[in-house]
Amino acid sequence: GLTAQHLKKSKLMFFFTRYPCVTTLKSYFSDVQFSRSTTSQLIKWFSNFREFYYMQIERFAREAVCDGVEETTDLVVDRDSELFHVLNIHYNKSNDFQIPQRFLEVTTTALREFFGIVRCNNDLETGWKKIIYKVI
DNA sequence: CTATCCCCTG
DNA sequence: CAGGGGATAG
Repeated sequence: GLTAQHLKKSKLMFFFTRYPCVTTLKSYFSDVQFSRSTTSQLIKWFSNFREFYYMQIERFAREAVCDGVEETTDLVVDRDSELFHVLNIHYNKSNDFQIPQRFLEVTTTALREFFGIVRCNNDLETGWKKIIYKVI
């Protein structure tokens, strides 16, 4: 079965891939004997990771709109960002890992994507989030 | 019918 | 996070 160590490892893996395929998971967790159960559990973990991830990004995007941010390019997620802090606590609690720069770039892209749609009030159409998920 | 994803709950 | 429903792709 999967242990707490595997969960921790999964969270760090999330910094590199938001949508890992089964093949990637199996190669990354070579010490795990995969079964239908463990596989779906890992898939579920990443699904939950994404939900928290996008939920936080959406929250900050809405705050930016309320704060009257004009230029989309003014939105940048760096290591000093509040958004980064929230995500780091969630996926890297012990803070013993250096989050890859690529993750910051991806998150910045996602934040701008959410911002653009929310600002134009296009967030009423059903499935508007899926458009963003495809970008990332 | 199986695998995945999203969405909502607890 | 885990469960479960609804939707979708192969």
